[in-house]
Amino acid sequence: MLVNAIRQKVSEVISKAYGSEIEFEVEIPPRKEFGDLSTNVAMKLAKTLKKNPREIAQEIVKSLDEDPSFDRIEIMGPGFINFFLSNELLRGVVKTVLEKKDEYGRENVGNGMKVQFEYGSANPTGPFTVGHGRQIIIGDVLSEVYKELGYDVTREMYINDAGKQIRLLAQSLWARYNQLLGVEKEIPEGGYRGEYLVDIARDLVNEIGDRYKDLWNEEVEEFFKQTALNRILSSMKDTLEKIGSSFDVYFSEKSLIEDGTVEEVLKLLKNKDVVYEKDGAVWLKVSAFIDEEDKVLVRSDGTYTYFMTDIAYHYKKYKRGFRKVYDIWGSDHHGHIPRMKAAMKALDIPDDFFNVILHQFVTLKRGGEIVRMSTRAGEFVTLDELLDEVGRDATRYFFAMVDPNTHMVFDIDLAKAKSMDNPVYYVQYAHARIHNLFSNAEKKGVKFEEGKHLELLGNEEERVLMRNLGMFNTALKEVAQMFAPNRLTNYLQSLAESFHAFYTKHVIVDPENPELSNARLNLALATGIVLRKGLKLIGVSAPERM
RNA sequence: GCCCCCGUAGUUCAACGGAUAGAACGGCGGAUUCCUAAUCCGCAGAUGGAGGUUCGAUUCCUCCCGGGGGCACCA
Repeated sequence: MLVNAIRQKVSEVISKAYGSEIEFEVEIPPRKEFGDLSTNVAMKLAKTLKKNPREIAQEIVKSLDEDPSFDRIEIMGPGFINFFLSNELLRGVVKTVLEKKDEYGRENVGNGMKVQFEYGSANPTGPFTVGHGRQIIIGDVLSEVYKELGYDVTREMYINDAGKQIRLLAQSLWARYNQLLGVEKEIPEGGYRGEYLVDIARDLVNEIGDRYKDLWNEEVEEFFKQTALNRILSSMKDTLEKIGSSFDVYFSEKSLIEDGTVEEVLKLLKNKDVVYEKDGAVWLKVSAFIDEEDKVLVRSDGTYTYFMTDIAYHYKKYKRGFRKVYDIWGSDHHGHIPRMKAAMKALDIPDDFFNVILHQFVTLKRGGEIVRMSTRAGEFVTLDELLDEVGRDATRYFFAMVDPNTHMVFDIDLAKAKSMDNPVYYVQYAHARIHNLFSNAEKKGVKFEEGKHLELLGNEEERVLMRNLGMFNTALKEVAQMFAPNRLTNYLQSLAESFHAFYTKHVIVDPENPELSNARLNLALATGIVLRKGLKLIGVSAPERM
């Protein structure tokens, strides 16, 4: 709210003085001598106006000097305008937080726009990996933040339950089943070698005995497909529960084939004359739209490629009324983006509808060794195992705090051994301390009245804390704009830091000073509200005791 | 070979083109008769290399080096 206020005041001045609008930053300066907030607007204007930035700054400051929101405004360096906020303005932040409570930080920038985040989408051919975990957390945080910002958000997971890999899965399971019954069967080329299929096979032996021993036909294939899918999907849902994620929609790829969407879209593309047949397959003229090679939609054996069903899926999303969709993909799917865009163009779907947020891989380290992850090779650490070892809160926070575009290294030994030093505890501890202050106040007979005596707040630590409380909404907007959940953890970290500083330096509950105590408890309460809200957006608990 | 991403303290990460590049862990040294020391304070320690654009570059451009990923009738 502080940034909004300053931005507005400055914008008014420059539009009046220069009749121009310009993008500029309002941010926390690197040193406290530079004030509570500062802007680079004069330097930005200097370029377009071809004037000395310090001169421009002078003029802007002149117009704002009388404003009671500021104790003073200074110009520093090449033309930074540094604002020293009045206590009055800062106390207003506390008041607002206390009034709005859980709704503090909300702002309607989305105007109810219907958007979708699709993430966590996985082949149901094995358990979620640690990499999926990263994607799920990124998607969760972005979804929650977009909701706060007034978007109508749907969280959706696409289940790739069609296609060749499901058949391979069935064959792999069948091989494991037979191996347990003493029949030597090889896992097919490119099949799934993970231990989890042995577990499923073992259950199967108990349930159906040797009914399908050394027997393979269409019916058996269907049985093994269904069994494998059901079992794996249900354990994936267990993992989602464990990590604390739930989706609004689980969308089946197979359903697109069964309900005729794929055929409909194929016909549509044919009518638009952007497909052709070659070598017995049906191709999309990708090259007509972008500088890429044409791609197969229908294989010569009549089955659909992933590309085909994905086009149908996104066509359906469009028909479902989403104005924008954001697909969160691992960077290995990067090559899929241009041709999907081409397909959207071919279907006359607006350019800004289909958006992809890429995230880089997670490299695992265990015992100082890099662990390669591959579902097919069966060489991986599952998300489930990670959650058991590290815990939900730390896992979520850890993934949220790294920029999606960073190739992150997850050292399992380190995460386990040092779980007490995980940054999530730093934030949670601040929350627990706040809760404790109130039971302490009660114990010492210090009465608390909400919103009273705020005028007593104003020392350095209190001012920094109040200023930071006022930055919450700015942080949320950064998360949304940059698709960067780590902007939120960065914010919470600095908020917790300013609270710990305040707590360490000042006695908050002091029976000798009931009015000052009351004021400080109000500040603590407001801090607790924002911490709890921020942690909730990440899906991390805000403990009252640690 | 072509395309995308990344190289920041010993390690794991920050820094929407801004001011003296911030943390945490690890190392060294301090703080508790007082609300939770899962905290606080101090010391040492970094932008892979070479050019360029800019008032200003970790950030943008070019080249080089190193790592990851992609170039299927796989998903």
